[in-house]
Amino acid sequence: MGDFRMNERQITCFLAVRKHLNFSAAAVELFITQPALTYQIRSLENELGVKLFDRTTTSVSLTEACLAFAVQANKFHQLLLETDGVMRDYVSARNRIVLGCPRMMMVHDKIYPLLMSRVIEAFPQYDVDVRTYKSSMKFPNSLSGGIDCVIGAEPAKREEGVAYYPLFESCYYLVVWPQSTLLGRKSIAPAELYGQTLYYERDERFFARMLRRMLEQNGVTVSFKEVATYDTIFPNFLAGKGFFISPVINGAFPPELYVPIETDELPPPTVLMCLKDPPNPCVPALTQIILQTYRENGPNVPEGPHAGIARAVI
Amino acid sequence: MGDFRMNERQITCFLAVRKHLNFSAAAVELFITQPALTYQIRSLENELGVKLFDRTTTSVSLTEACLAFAVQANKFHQLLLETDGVMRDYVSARNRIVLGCPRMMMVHDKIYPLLMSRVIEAFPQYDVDVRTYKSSMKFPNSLSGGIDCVIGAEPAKREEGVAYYPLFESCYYLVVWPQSTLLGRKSIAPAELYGQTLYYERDERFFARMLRRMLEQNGVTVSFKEVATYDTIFPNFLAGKGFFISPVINGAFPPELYVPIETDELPPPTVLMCLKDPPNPCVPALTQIILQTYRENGPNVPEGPHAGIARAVI
DNA sequence: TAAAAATACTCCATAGGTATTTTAT
DNA sequence: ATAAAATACCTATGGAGTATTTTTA
Repeated sequence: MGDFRMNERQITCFLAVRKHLNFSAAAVELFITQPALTYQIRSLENELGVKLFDRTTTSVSLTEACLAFAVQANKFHQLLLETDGVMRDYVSARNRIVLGCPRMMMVHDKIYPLLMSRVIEAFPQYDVDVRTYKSSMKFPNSLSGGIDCVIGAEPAKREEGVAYYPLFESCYYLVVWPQSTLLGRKSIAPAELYGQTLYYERDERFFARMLRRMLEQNGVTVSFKEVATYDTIFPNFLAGKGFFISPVINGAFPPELYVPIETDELPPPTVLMCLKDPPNPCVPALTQIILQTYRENGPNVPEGPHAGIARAVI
Repeated sequence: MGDFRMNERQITCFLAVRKHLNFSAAAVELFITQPALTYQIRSLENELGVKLFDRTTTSVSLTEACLAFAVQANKFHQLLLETDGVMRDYVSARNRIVLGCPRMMMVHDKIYPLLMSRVIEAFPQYDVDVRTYKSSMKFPNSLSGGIDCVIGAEPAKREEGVAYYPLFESCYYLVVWPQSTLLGRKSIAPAELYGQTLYYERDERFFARMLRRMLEQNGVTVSFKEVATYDTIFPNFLAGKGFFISPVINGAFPPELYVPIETDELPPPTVLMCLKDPPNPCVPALTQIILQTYRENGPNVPEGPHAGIARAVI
């Protein structure tokens, strides 16, 4: 039997479909695929026991029940926002700073340990925790749940009440192998990738999908392969059997191996996001430290003796 | 990063812990284990970014944040109830009857096809759908989500607004193999099970756990083994390597193989549950059909030509 | 020392992905 | 023919389980 009812995921999906009256368009907004969205709406309909949308394969329209449910869905949404607000007061009461960052940054970006050591040094009386996320998880509101600052790709739509500070531009980088003839090139045209294999780490699935769509639009067929970590296919890489892709020059490979792909559009830039009216009084100072550190170093600093790694929140 | 926030499962767990101030006791009420409950509370705390309970290994106390969150949790709970009420009107608008029953009944109880054919016959203009559930899923409010009638074990606490009609008493039955010396016995003492292997189907995990606890209290050590379906271990069964257990004499085995275990307490009786004020006008008639069918046959009727099987709701 | 929460791990069900099919315009 | 939803199937992760360890009163 249906387990629990009306979760945030279902509500978000419902509101998106209601807005677009089009599953595919709503799925794009939500950064999920159309079958996944269909699944969520179907499960919501089953749990409620009513049909919410009358849909043929070419059109979507609201049912009567949909109108009634929309009222409840909005109340639900409001309640979540209200709860965020209420709980925020208690979050700030703790001596704790929570940062959010892409998992890849923590693993590969050389600025990470430097950043951590500076933050820890600046707030000796605070616990500094880090929550990492996959690039594909655009869906949740990252600034809810007591996170003070988030580093990540700029969302398509900026939210009210959130401050955005640019950190660096991203790019579709191809990582070439040391003996490759592409080594030393200033840039690479999409057509040159025809028939190649492009590897990407699981956490960067979303980034890979953006590139894939881009290449498809240019009519370039490539084979994308997901790996758990880069190490997994190092042998293939060194044997010239494929390339890596990356949105940033990070510490996973020597910088000279990263070659930009000539694309019409760039991936969204990486920004620092925090609430304009944060409950935690540390946030302004924290923001300055992060901006300063990026200004001085860019995303990729030389390896140094920065041992201070903050605990990760499970 | 934490995915979605504040789902019904977490709220239910939170309210139970708040009530008992004791994880183990709350877990018993929720029909889950203590580690599972710890997991839910922890995940809720992480998503909110605050500690909700100050706990040592021997005591649990509320934090300030807990008090604030309880208000929100109750609002959430209210909203779910309200939504059930609102959506119920639209459920009844459809020409559809939805029954809930334990999965085991659908698979093994011989009354099932008879019941279905009678319901389908009585409401030719309606779609009749069935939702099955595992016996372990006591947790959700079964009558939410547009289910008109539910057949299942009577809950420890009756709910306001729900009508309960007894169908039959349950019992801890031991199913013995045809050559067993226990065959033909009127009943079996718990002590006689010492050292034996008892098999149960996955869907009846909850029932098995009740029996297990009961036997442990009597100081009888037995080995419980879960199987996907009875068929899986038919060879072992026939070879005398173990017994089955069942809360009801059903069609999985010849009736003469079922022998009651002498226990202090019986498992909860099976009842028919429906809303006292149901939105679906069919419910009173439906109730009568089900009660009548059980009155005439008990849970286990001889096999007959009842081919009418309702579609199961996925 | 006993009772209760936390941890380690295993495993299944859910939810999301890709590829494909169906259907209405 | 085309565009969009549904379906099939695969995989990964969350959440529940058992067994065990830690902690504190």
